[in-house]
Amino acid sequence: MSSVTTTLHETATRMRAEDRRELILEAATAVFGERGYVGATTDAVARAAGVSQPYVVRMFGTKEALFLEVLHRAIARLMGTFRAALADTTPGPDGTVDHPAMRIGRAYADMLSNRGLLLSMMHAFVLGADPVIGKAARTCFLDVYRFLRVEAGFSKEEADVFLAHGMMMNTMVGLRMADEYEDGNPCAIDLLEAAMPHKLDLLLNANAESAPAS
Amino acid sequence: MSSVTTTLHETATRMRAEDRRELILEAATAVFGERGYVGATTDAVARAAGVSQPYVVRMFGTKEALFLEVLHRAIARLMGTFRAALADTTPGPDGTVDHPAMRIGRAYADMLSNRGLLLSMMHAFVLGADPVIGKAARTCFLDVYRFLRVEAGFSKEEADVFLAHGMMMNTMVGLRMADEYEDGNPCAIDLLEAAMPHKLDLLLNANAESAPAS
DNA sequence: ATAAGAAGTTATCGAATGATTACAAGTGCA
DNA sequence: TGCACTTGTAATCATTCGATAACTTCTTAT
Repeated sequence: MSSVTTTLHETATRMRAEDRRELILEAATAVFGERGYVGATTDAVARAAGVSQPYVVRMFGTKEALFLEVLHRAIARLMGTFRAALADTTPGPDGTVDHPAMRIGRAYADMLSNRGLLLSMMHAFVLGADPVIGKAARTCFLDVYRFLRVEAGFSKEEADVFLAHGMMMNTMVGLRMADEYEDGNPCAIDLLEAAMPHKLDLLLNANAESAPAS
Repeated sequence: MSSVTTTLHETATRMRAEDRRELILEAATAVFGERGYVGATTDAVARAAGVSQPYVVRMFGTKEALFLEVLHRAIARLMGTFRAALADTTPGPDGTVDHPAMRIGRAYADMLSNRGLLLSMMHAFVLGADPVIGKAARTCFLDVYRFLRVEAGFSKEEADVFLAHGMMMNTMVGLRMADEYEDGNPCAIDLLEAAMPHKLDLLLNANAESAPAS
């Protein structure tokens, strides 16, 4: 409470650009997931990452390029998790190994707590009309489908059912339906029990994540 | 090509406010569906409806109020279609009446060509973090779930499967995946055949719809 | 006819936002 | 040391967009 205006040193602690890049992408994933591509501002991303707005823009060129990188990283992490689950053939407590579809499904459910990652994807999936983002989103979705069919050996129907329930769970996350669950809305409780069997804890934990400031 | 600047009478033909309201809501549904809540501008809605931008704002108060009305009308039409399908017990050519789930599923697929309607809903479904829109979106989704469970008599699992595939089809529409299909992308063809059995024609027809100008 | 109200527009404003420029401060190497 | 490079910021600009105000034109009831 000094009478002199202490000139705060508001410069972020110096860091290697590569590391700073990761920080910003992490922050951008959360902000894009919460507000969507158009609704998210480069300033909100910058503040969430603890740097200045022009730095974000200069590092990625444009907001669009930043979003595309967020999207591609999200898909890469998703598929990385899937591949790990597919390769993980350690037997369970009963000595048997789960079916690949089961392992990948559980891996997906484990990602539900990463709200930004899933919702950045979802926001891209409804922007098909955008010439750049739409094209990228289609490619990403098809990459996932190809993985399921070719690498994981899913049948057409298995892939359809898997993706459909994935979209359903993403929608529950995007709607913040867990809020209604926690408010005791009986219909919401019923819905979430139906949509996310045995995965409710993960969805509820997602609510505990910090939301970026406006 | 006259040398004099012919002062065009750019005033929209006069209409009862109630009718104009319908026109604007119809246009807004298409624009919000294509660009999302934040990305859509009141000016784009106005031009799509053939009126001036201030008229749109004054008629609905705010852009947010306009979007909420678009959302509620979309849900109302959806449920109206469902109720009609549920009540329609006219036997098919083989003399039998389809199961309610089958009738409602077909009714939903028939709505796929109304891209704006479905995508306005989808955009709302990923805005759960918005205090106003998020709350409204959750309520709308729960209304549909309640309809399926209570009125249509779906079990928990039936409702889950129905909604999951609905979200999947909506995602295909939002991604404009039919574009890839028409480009002959074999993976996209495979995916769409899996996701929309016997409904591909409807999705492809949706592509023929006119897109609102920028 | 004409006043009153309904339907719609033009003009404009303030705030928000992505981007650019110029500058400052830290880091490492000869 | 000093010089080049990297990391970062402050200041600012041009657009865009939702909203408001003031005005015009059409319709209709008396």
